[in-house]
Amino acid sequence: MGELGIGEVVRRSGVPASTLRYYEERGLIGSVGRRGLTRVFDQGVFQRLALISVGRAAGFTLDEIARMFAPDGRPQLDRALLTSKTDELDATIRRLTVMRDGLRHAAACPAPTHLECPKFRRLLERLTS
Amino acid sequence: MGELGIGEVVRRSGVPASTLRYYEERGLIGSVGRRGLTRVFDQGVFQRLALISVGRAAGFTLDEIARMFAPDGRPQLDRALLTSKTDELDATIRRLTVMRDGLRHAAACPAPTHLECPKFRRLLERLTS
DNA sequence: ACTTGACCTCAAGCCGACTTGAAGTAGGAC
DNA sequence: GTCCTACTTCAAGTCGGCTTGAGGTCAAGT
Repeated sequence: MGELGIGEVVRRSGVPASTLRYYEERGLIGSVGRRGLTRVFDQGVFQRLALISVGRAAGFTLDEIARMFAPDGRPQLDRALLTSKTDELDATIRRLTVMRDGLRHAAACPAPTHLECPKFRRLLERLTS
Repeated sequence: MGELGIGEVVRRSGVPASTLRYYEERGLIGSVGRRGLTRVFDQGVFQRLALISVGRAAGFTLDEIARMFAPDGRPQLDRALLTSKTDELDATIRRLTVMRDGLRHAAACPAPTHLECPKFRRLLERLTS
């Protein structure tokens, strides 16, 4: 069925083999096993890689991601961790949104330097507070 | 007026002195000058630090942040950079939002493991695509 | 005069996340 | 049987972003 060599995973995901090996070593992917020496992945690896990539973009460490999605964990603890991570993420999103608006404005604003623009300064204040 | 020693900046911002010195070395803060040996900052440093912190959370490198807010640059180029950064940021926000919703759902979902939950899988597909 | 405390410099170290390189193996094509 | 290609391991290197430590300066307090 959907069994894949590492090369195929590289081609389809764009993730380098060295990174895949590294992720396996860290316990993030690659549960299927070996055919002789060589690793065998299943289709699920692409989901996992997507999760990892987004998780990284969200500022989570590999350890945190591993803990979040490990199938071995105590689910109770996972849920709590998940909730707190969700809240963190929510805060991050809000701050990024403010930042994006600030940048968007700065790109269009006629003021000589951004720090002189009152609108920009107000956005900054929202960030500092 | 609002002149501050490094200790005061540390106390008010929570940013360690070593980091402040490092940021200065990298050209991100600290334009006011020295009183003898010791650095003198003005109130604006807090805005800058807020910008840096949010920028970092948005995944920008210190170099990129320095380039974005350097007062010395060609404004033309700055604006272009700003616009492209804004777009990047926008994409990041969208992905993080999907991720947040995924996590939120996962935290509440009764499915034994998250990957078995159809809702969660659909979110993942939105990420992979 | 001397200690204390806050500041300084500069070089080296550390952590996370990978990448690179050297050296080996396994299977198929010719 | 030997060459190619795709894989393997393991140790070391890299890069960004700081932190740590040793050793020095300077102003104020006692």
